[in-house]
Amino acid sequence: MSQRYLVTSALPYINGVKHIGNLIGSMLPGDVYARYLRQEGHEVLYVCGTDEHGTPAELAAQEAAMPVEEYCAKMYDVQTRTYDGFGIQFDYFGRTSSPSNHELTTMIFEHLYNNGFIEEKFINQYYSPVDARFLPDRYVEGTCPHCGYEKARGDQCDGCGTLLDPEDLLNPYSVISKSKDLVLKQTQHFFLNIPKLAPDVIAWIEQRQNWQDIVRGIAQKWISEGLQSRCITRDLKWGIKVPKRYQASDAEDKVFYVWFDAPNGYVSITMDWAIASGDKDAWKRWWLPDNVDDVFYVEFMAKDNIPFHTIFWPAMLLGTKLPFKKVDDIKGFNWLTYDKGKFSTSQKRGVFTDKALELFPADYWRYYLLANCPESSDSDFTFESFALTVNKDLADILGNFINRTWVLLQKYFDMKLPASVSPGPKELQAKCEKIVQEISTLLSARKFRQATAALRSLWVTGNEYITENEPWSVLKKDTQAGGEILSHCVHLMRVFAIACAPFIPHTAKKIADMLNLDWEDITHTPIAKAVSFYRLKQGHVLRAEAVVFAKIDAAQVEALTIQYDGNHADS
RNA sequence: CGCGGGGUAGAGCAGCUUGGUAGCUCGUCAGGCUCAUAACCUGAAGGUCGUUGGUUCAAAUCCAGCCCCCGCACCCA
Repeated sequence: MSQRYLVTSALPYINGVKHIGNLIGSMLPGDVYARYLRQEGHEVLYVCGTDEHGTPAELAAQEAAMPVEEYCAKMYDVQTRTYDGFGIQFDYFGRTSSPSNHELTTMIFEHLYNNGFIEEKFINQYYSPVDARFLPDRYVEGTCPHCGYEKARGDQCDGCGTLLDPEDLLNPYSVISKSKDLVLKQTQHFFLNIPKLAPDVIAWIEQRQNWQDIVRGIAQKWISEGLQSRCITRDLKWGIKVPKRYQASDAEDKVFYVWFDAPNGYVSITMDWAIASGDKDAWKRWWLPDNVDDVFYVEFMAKDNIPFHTIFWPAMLLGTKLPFKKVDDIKGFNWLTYDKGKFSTSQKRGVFTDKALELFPADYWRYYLLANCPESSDSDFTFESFALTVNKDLADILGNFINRTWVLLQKYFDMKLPASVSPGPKELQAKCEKIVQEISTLLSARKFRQATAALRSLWVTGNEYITENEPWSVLKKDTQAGGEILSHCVHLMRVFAIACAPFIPHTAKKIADMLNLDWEDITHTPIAKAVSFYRLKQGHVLRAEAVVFAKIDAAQVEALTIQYDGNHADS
């Protein structure tokens, strides 16, 4: 009856390199969770991918002076490489622009249409002959009728904050061509009839009593404010085309609004994974399982995405009347702020994922972000706290313990394990058992911040042990006794490698290499069962090269803080 | 009465669901050790848990009111 786990992270949008807040808000915790589950021996599928459609993608491509397809392909490569660099181990990292997503989204639309959940409405919209297209709200600017601000957008005036319709604007012009030659034309749009689906959605949410407060709260808020029909089409070229047979006229070029196709990506990316793995129907085991309880589905996302995953997407899936697997638990994250402010692409404020990897090893980021992840409230990134965490925890506690052990082994035992010692000292073993159990429990509950703190306390145990037992002085009198102490330290390192693996896999791998242990074995040992002191035999050859964490010094902190502050335009 | 999040030692946080000696990290002070990347280990000082009132034998934890802080233009999660 072993349950299998489906894990997804919110799909990162395509228009640029994501920042580290994005990473900790979805992909990194998803990865840690998926790695943990695999290590426990569960069957896991972890999928993610780029969300590629919509106006911002078109605008970004335009700015880069590239065709939008080409732009997306390029950014997809960049993002894929970056996540790979952080060790995010997706089973498949796909794209919402894939053929399978086109097919799936069209199919979902047709089911919704046939089941009576799609409405057609005719609305007035500006058409620009110069651009040869309809202009969505944000493509129109003009003078605000209320305050006279000249660059008011079609949906809202930045001058006075009033919500507007594009038709309200005086002297409207196209954002694309700046053309003032605009005509108001009637155009057809499709809407998802959410009020009609609401009873099912509400009933479904009622069954999810175990959701976090933030998740339930946001969902309840949308429900209590009243669910409205939502437009699912846009007049854009880039996107999944609405089948012609549903359109009022052949002349129109409509695509689905990005929010309508993006979440389907979770399913279509699984389809692409299935194709790549050679069994094209394998996706059904996850999304249309014989018994819905065979799959436990967890989504990771930042809080802004919660309405889409609690209301809109479930409404769509329910509306198809097909037995799609729906989410069991949602792990929502707050924001990571950057030095008390916001990350900003335009102001170049904050650390972005590509730069982050150039600056420091992936595990520095993974560890820091997990130890400080914005689980219960927003949390703040500064290079100062980053350096403090890395220096203290990774270098001084974990790195130092390893170094202390290794130096003595080298000096006295030529990198061969001095003794087979089993079992380990009772107290040490008991202490480790307790911590390792705690880490496991916390990870399974998806409490990353506390799990990371527990991991750290495991490392402290090592330094406690070595300090109390003083192998350096014992060795001067009794090589055998000193060798046994060091052997226990080596065994402890194996426990560390196993426990670290989901959090900081690169480091865990290095420790495994030092111990001359099989990585596969490490990553298939459940954390809670890591405390086994029997594995290594006397004479086992250890490798000399030690894991070294370079510290970040104060001058570097200062330089980085200034460089990424955004107030310095030359950064 | 716009929405959401938060107010717990100098700083950053946990604990609150399922009330019952207030816990962790950094910093500070003292000690130990000198194997180690001036690192490690131990101990101490430091909090009337924003505020007022209620429920209770008992409230950081439950309930009500109030106060303060943060985010909500583009970008962006």
